[in-house]
Amino acid sequence: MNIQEVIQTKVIEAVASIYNISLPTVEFQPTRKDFEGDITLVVFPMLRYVKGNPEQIGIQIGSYLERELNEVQGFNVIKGFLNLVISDSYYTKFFNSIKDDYSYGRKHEQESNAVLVEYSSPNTNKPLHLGHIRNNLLGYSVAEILKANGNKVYKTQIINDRGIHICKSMLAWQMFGNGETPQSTGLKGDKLTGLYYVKFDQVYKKEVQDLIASGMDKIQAEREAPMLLKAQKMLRKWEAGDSEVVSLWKKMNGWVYDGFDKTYANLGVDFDKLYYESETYLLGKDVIAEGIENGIFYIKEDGSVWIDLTDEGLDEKIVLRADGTAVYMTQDIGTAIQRVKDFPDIGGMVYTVGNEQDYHFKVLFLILKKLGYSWAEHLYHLSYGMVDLPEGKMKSREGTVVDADDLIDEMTNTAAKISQELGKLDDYSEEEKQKLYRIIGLGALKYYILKVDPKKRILFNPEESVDFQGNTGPFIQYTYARIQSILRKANLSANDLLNPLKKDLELHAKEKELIKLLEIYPETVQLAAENYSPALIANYSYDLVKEFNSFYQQVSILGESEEAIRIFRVQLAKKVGEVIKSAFQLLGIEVPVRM
RNA sequence: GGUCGCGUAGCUCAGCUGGAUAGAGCAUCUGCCUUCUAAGCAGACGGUCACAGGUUCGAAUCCUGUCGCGAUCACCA
Repeated sequence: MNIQEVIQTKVIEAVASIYNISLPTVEFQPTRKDFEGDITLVVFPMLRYVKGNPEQIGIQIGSYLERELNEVQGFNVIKGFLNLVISDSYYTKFFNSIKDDYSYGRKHEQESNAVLVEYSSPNTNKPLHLGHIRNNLLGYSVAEILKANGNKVYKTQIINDRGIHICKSMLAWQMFGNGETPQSTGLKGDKLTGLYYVKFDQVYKKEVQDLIASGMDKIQAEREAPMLLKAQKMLRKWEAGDSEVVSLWKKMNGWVYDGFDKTYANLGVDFDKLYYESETYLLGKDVIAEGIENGIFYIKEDGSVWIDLTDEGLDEKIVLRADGTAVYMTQDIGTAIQRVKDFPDIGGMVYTVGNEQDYHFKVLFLILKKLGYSWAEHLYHLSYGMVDLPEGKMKSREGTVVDADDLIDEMTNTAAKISQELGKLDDYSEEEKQKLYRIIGLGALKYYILKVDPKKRILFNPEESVDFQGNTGPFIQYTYARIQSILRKANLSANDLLNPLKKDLELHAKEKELIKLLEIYPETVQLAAENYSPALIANYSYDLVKEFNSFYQQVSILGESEEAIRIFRVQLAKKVGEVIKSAFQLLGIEVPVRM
């Protein structure tokens, strides 16, 4: 039971004994810095039950609490706010109870609550770009946060390895290449394939222009350009299982997978299970048939199958074409069901997909609910906004995308440049330095992207993102590194670190603030899990670090203070470091022992 | 046009289920490195929370409308 719950029960008891009224709930908030106190009870909401002057009610409850609870040392009432001063001994006791808990903030895994998190899900015709980075970081982080909150998590992606887009790259490679391979060119496989995708588009556009110049209207030209017709023909061959096309497809996809693997490894993300669209795109049709029998879907005159969602404020949506082939929705229905077959303990799923598909997922979730699946109640579309560049939108075909690998390199280089200017690492080996630059560069990138609310679009300013001052990843990493330095210098014995601190220690205001922040870490993790929000964790880390830095600057840790106080401060710093590390682990960000 | 999302300091963003005088960072300015790592700290400056109504003891937060930006409204994925 935390202090708030203790006080809550007492307040209810107080109101019962003074006014003979039973209160359902009590509202608290942290006391604002400008008033004296630690926890504030807001009296106003109680006025619905207890009639009277809020100030007087506050005073009466305050006196009751001060009398009845050791933890409440004093109080003051300002307007309708009852500010309670909590005793130092409560905080020291609390700190003792958490300081040796290395899994502080994490709940034990409960098998019954498995969640599947899908993220990344790239097309196999071009390299990953900045948009994928946001997707990957969000998905991975949410998976980690759910784990910390006690869920068993399966990370997955569906690889879109099939369709006209991959045929375009294949065709261009066949027509304009000279049998280039990643080995022969030294290019990453996904980069090489992407080059041909761009090549296709250039040639195609030229053809369309020529057709328009020769008098064809634009729409027809776009539909009948020879390159597109060839790509479509190739797709039909693929679907028919043509051995030559299939083996080219396997070869080029293989290159792309090798390239993706490197990018994923660089980003530090991974997956428990992969789904390939080429293996799942036929799923879902049998469910449609079932749904027709149950009256959930209906057949139009032309034979296509639809669902009517007008009652829910949406419109009608097709789920199967007249020729019996699947559409996007059919596949997604099918794969959702397949996943639950593969992992029977799944109770919910998270789809990390851009917000341009908000409507699609609204419809998908509704259909799955109508089909009667219990897990359909716990589906969440982790929707995120686009990543814009200052010059405007990114367009993959126009080559203005920020490539994922390039960006990681650039961040690493900037980290190296800044670190070298500071010159703190001169005794490190070159290998150690390189490792550290990556940790810092990636930390900057990840933190920059994760700290903003997913649903907002990000204006990605490369220059600003590599600024390591202020509310940034490196700032927090730096604080962690400094704490490690203190621990090295403190050189405390195992006993010193394990011994509980003296209960009658008088706390410095900064120490109290730090303990208060540590106290809310578990709630923050839970809140982040419930809201699928890495941003909450990021902002918490920043608050904690700011508070620590302020403490660090104003209070001497290793100085010539009394032994008990010194040991306590080192213990406190150690715990702050552990929580920073734990929070950053939820964001997928590494933390350096020195920088 | 219908639907959904966003609009908070010059810029980039916080602000949990409504609570006290709306918070950070960057930028600008002032202090602080013989002292545990100055990638830091302390402070100053900077706001009609897009606009207008409503709900109530109280609204950046909830409701309605208006404006602006974006997404979406394919038998594409």
